[in-house]
Amino acid sequence: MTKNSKMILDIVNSSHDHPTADQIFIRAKEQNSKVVLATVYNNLNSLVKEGKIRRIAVSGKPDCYDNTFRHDHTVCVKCGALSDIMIDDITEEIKSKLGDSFVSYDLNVSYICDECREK
Amino acid sequence: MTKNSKMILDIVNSSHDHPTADQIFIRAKEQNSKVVLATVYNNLNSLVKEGKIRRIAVSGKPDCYDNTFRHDHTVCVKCGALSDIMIDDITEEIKSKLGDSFVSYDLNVSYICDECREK
DNA sequence: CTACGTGCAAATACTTTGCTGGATT
DNA sequence: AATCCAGCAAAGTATTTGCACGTAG
Repeated sequence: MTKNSKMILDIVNSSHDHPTADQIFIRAKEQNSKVVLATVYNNLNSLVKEGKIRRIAVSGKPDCYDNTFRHDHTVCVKCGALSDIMIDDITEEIKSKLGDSFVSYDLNVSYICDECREK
Repeated sequence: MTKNSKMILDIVNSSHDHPTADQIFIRAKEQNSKVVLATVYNNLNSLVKEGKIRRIAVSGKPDCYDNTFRHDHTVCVKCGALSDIMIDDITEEIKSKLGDSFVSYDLNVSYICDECREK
């Protein structure tokens, strides 16, 4: 585990706002003026592959990164804001359909956030 | 509803392989030699906005499009293959947490498909 | 005759890759 | 000395946008 890799893992784990690669890059530069965006991408890819962080795909936005604590996400259909939500774990139900080949699941809920709803 | 828009909707609804914009473009050209990729993208965006089709975001792959029949998806973590799966509808549970602002949800299950598992 | 969809080309956004040099073991 | 990571620049892929024209209401 290299210095950059550890730094990026820490940034993801200590950020609660689902940062994109670019935002992680900016935060990394505050700590290490030399890191470059490609390195951030490379490390994020490794960390995802190792299962140390989670990648969230939202169409129309760059990928976001998150810790691996079990939880789900909401996406506002108007402004794209991403938040956490906790829905009961459905791993067992999925496993009963898929068997051992199951790896994980992602649940993204579309909704209209409070700010957008006011309008 | 224009001719292109109708054609693209038909392609999505009659395809059961979750085509990307590019694949839809190729199929569209088989029917209408003049359509252009940007028009396909524009129409897909409109159709998604109108709720007539569904967009599936999978990180590392281009967005895929699907009909709006309620079902969920599996993604092979090795080869990226996308398939359908039917998990019990959890709309009610989500609504009980989110209330009326709920719009829809997407459930993507990561697993290892049979072909990749052999290796 | 007005509005809107389309073709086209170019621009933008996001992400990956190849190469080289340096750090770490 | 060998390996692997990082910096850098460039390429690659996906998607959007601006403009001008044509068609349909």
